[in-house]
Amino acid sequence: MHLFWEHGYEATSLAMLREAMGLTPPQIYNAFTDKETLFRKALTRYHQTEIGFALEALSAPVPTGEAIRRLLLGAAEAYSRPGKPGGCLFVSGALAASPQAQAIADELKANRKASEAAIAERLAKGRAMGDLPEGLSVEGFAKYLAGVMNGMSIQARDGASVEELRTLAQTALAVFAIEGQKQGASSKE
Amino acid sequence: MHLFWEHGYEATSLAMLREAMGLTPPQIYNAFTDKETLFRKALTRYHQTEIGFALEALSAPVPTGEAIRRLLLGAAEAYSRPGKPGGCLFVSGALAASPQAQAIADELKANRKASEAAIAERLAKGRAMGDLPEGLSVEGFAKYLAGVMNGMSIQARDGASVEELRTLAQTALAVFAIEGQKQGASSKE
DNA sequence: CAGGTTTCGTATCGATCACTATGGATAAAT
DNA sequence: ATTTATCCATAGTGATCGATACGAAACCTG
Repeated sequence: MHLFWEHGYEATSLAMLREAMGLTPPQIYNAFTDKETLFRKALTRYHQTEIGFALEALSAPVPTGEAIRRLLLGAAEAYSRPGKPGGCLFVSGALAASPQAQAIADELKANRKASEAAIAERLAKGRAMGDLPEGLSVEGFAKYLAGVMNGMSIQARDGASVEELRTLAQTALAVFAIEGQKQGASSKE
Repeated sequence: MHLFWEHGYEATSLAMLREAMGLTPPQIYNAFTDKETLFRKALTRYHQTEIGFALEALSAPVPTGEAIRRLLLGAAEAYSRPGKPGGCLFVSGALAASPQAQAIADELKANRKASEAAIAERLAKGRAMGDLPEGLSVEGFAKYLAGVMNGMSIQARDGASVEELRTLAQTALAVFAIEGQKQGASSKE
């Protein structure tokens, strides 16, 4: 998982995986069928071990503002854990791919879309409960938040510290606080 | 350039480049020395033809708020041009790479850092001129803006339309407008 | 202890990678 | 017109990719 996370799907060779896992090639293929299946297993493990913060943040019984605060600050921490590759596997795994690896790229894209959809769902709940500022559209703000998280992932990959990511997250969150202060003001120019 | 932009450095094979350019392998190597040099030429061309908006936005004789507005809205348009790969080559070219392509990945990372530094420079000018809200730090806000642009690049790659990217950009810009409204309020929680 | 079976690591598979040597065709020069 | 020289596409280089065939060792059964 760390290798895929660090180098991406295609750039991670079986030789690297073999050495990291201490297995011989037939053992790998017996256990994981092929490279693509192995990557999907790593993706599942990534879900379970690295990004629980997102589901927790979005499902916690807290106001919407607190939920997205936990989401972004959780991302700041998760994307810069010591000893782990920076950023998010969904982004680093296969942002660009050869035609042969299109299926993997599409799968990661679907994961990113699902993350955005999960945010949108939480925002819609907030809208229904009345604690989403009027000036923010559910879809638009979800895309903004997902975009900020993706951006944080790249900043993390470029070496941003957890403090820098937290500052970035808090700057991004200011939009929420601000739109709440304004009454019905236009969010567009 | 389009191939590198779409598939990234490593996933773009010489066979693809050969077919796209209509050249034979020796012609390619006569003209560009090797794949790495060819990529650098494409990178230079990308600078010249695709992201002029950024330099224009940052060097225009306009208030800081207008400069970053042009920057983000220019990115929204540049990252979703019809007939072009979505997003930014700096991000898509080699976010993750094999050890052999580390030099290319580092070069693109340097480009991203340079973009952030250029934003920071413009913000510092704004601070000096007094039209950067007090609540925003030059470094922190530059990292936020660069992060948002990187995030927009990924959203564009995932198929976001120019309108969606513009909305995202305007949401991000709200931070600037808001921090300007507040007097000396803390930007952190 | 012998036989049959299963497991497992080495050595290698064809395909493709970035890259280049060579032979043939064309142009230039005498 | 004939020789010389220059270009340039085809064909192939070693290396590495993901994936596997085969021989040896181990193990359970009789």
